[in-house]
Amino acid sequence: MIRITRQTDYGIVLLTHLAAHADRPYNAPELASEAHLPVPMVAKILKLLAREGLLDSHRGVKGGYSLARLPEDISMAEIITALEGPIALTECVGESGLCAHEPVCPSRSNWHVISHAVRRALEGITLAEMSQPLPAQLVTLGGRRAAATTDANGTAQAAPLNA
Amino acid sequence: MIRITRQTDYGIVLLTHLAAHADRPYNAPELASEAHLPVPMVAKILKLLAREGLLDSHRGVKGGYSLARLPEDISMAEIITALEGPIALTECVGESGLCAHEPVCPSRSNWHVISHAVRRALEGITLAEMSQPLPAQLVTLGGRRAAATTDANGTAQAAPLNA
DNA sequence: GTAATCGGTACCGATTTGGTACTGTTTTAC
DNA sequence: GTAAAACAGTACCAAATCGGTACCGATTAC
Repeated sequence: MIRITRQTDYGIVLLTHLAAHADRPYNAPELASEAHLPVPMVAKILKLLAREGLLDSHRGVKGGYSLARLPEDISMAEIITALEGPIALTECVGESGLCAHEPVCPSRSNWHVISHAVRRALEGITLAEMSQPLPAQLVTLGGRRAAATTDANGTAQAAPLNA
Repeated sequence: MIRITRQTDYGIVLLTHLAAHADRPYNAPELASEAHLPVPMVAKILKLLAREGLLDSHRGVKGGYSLARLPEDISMAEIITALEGPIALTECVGESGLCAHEPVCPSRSNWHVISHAVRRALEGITLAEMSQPLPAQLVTLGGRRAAATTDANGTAQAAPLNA
């Protein structure tokens, strides 16, 4: 599946929300409520993003988080790297000498090509693009679900999305 | 890390090996030995690849495996899809209605853009390219494949989106 | 008919992931 | 200057996933 972790998934949703409402500041509970995600998880992720420099944090009573840069200047690659570490599809792509098969593995070097291609693809998508409604023609699989429920208010639904 | 599983990693190594020695057939123990991978794991992966149609299998005493198609006609995307299922970075990209947040999630639809970008990048790399020693200049950070070699293959480029 | 090889499935331990809790530290408000 | 609100750090746990193994049946060469 080429998975990213749910943490990263959440993180991108949160950043997208922040980008779409850049005018106001957010603290963790507010963001969790509006994104319909569990509060502790949101807090955890926001801390990480702040430490990685993608968010500015402000302590104290009226504290909260805000984007450290313009959404146009934050790429998916950056976000994923911040939340999951360097973008590499396999373990042997990182440093050298870690893989016991290295002297033998015929395709080791070529993994760089793949990882690099993926990284490039992710660098080409900015947070600003993610927070826009939709490029329209790219949503190939039918635009189902236009009018959703009316309970778009707060009260942290959260609903763990296993199912 | 945007991880693929080790199983997929092994699978690609095995396919690469087969592509580089397409003249002769291989059975599981032979391949395991030459690739320096555990035999049971190799057997398991080869079974999977055969069922998915990437390998032809031959039972019986002199049985074994061989590539079902030419290495030039097998893309990384196909291999990864065979071993891990559809290429999608998150759970909500697949079918509809799976994600409880779907009516609310602001970036759900845009996930398609990301997954699609990654898929395109992987479709642009063939098994034949992986089994070549190394195009040398591709290892660096330059955009992949300036001209040279078997250019103009029909498939996609990396980073197809804007940017 | 026998041996070699693939095919399928079930199983287990270890790791990772998702999620929670608790204890600071900083800043605003009164 | 004290209290409350919010971020910061870390430790912890349960569940899912992953890597790996074992077993038995089906098929084919000789």
